[in-house]
Amino acid sequence: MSATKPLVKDETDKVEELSTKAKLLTVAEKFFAEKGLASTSIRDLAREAGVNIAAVNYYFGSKENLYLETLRNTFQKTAGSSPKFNELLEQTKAIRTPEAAQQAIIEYIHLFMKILFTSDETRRHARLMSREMSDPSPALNVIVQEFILPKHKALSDLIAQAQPALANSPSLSFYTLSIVSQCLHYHFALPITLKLLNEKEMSPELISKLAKHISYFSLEAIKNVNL
Amino acid sequence: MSATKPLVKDETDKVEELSTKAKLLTVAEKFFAEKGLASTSIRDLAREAGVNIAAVNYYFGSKENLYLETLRNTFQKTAGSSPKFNELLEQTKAIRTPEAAQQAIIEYIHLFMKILFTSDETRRHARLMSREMSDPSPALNVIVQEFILPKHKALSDLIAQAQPALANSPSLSFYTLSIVSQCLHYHFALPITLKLLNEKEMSPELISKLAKHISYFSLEAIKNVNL
DNA sequence: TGCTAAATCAAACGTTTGTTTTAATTAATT
DNA sequence: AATTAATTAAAACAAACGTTTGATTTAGCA
Repeated sequence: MSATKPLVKDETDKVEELSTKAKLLTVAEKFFAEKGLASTSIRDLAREAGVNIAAVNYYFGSKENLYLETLRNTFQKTAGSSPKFNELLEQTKAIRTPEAAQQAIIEYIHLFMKILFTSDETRRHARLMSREMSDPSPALNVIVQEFILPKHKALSDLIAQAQPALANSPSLSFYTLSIVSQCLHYHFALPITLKLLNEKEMSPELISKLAKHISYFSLEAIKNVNL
Repeated sequence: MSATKPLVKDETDKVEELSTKAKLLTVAEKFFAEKGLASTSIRDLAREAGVNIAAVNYYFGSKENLYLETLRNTFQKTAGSSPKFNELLEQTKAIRTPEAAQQAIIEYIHLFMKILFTSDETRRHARLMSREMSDPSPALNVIVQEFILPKHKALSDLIAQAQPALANSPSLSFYTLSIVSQCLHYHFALPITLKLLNEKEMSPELISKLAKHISYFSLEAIKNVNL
């Protein structure tokens, strides 16, 4: 009745040529990210996608299931994309000196911030995730296991290499979260932080400035650790 | 037709003795915090509060207006409560040495973390705010101006006293946000961070441990600043 | 007590919601 | 070309939604 039939093919910008299922997933990603699950109606989705209302239940069984499949689809899409990030994670394994690890952390933070704010797609992706954090759905477990945990582990490795005293320390995750939280906060609380900083948008210059601050702040904190 | 009539009196635990309007505000705070505006129905509110469905429109004009009044009410309630926090903010003005300022920052962080997680009321309060951040309503501006800005300013003053090089620096807000973000992240992303830390709840011990880490991490970062 | 305005109530309003049904159409298979 | 399966389309479904109505009760005041 649903699932595991065609799978969404390569997404072009020509929305008209996508399959009905792919159209729905594309539009659903946008709507769910912007307005959330409860505030998005199937009729809105169908109208925007240019498909019949019944298509949602035909292909996905229910609105809730469409939401879950949208999350799955979005996350595995982003896992495949952002090649620079995957590169960086690969390079982590080859790092030998604390200085190189520090440099990698700086790049990690800058890349993370750019991903969070630069492209529409990654911004939607992050927005879907922050909604999951507020109102967890059954998909959250999968997301944590497959998506967040690996990256948390990667950054933790970098930190442990930059500050060997933290390797095998139970406090290591605290340090990782301290860095990640600073980046994510500007995404979660974007309207407020912009007001506090007297800025009106997340310009590339502001992103760089923030990334540099977070890097400096965090690397200084790591120099003398508290175990 | 609405507003500015009785005002919510002292909230006792005896819900039966509250006025209809106060009952609605009390229940609305709980529901809006837990499920959000869109997923909360007027019928649920009325049933839980033990009042008639028409009471919402009678006293507040609309569901949206009830939401706005709930936010207003909740925030000004919390402004009056948490006396320790207000005390701390008062003491800030009397601080003279960087060492005393550092100590005050440690207390600020610990108090902030306790407020975020300890009592049900402040937890709801924080939850309402994080929902506002994701989906801003007309109330967000008021909240920022009246609640967030003063506290942001207070912590900024503390930081500037702990590290005089940051006084009058345009980077000061970055440092303030770095501290606040670490605290708030554990609230925004609670389910995920608990998983990452292999904890199953925010126990008082864990709160203390996290507060100490954030304090140490941040004070180390402030020692050598990047202007 | 009698009167008036505020407060509460049950009931129904017209929409919108997610979902289902049934028929028409397209694509695939023999 | 004929038949079957997959897809799309229009329409209707019951349930839930926010809101309104009009009658009834309660409370304050003359």
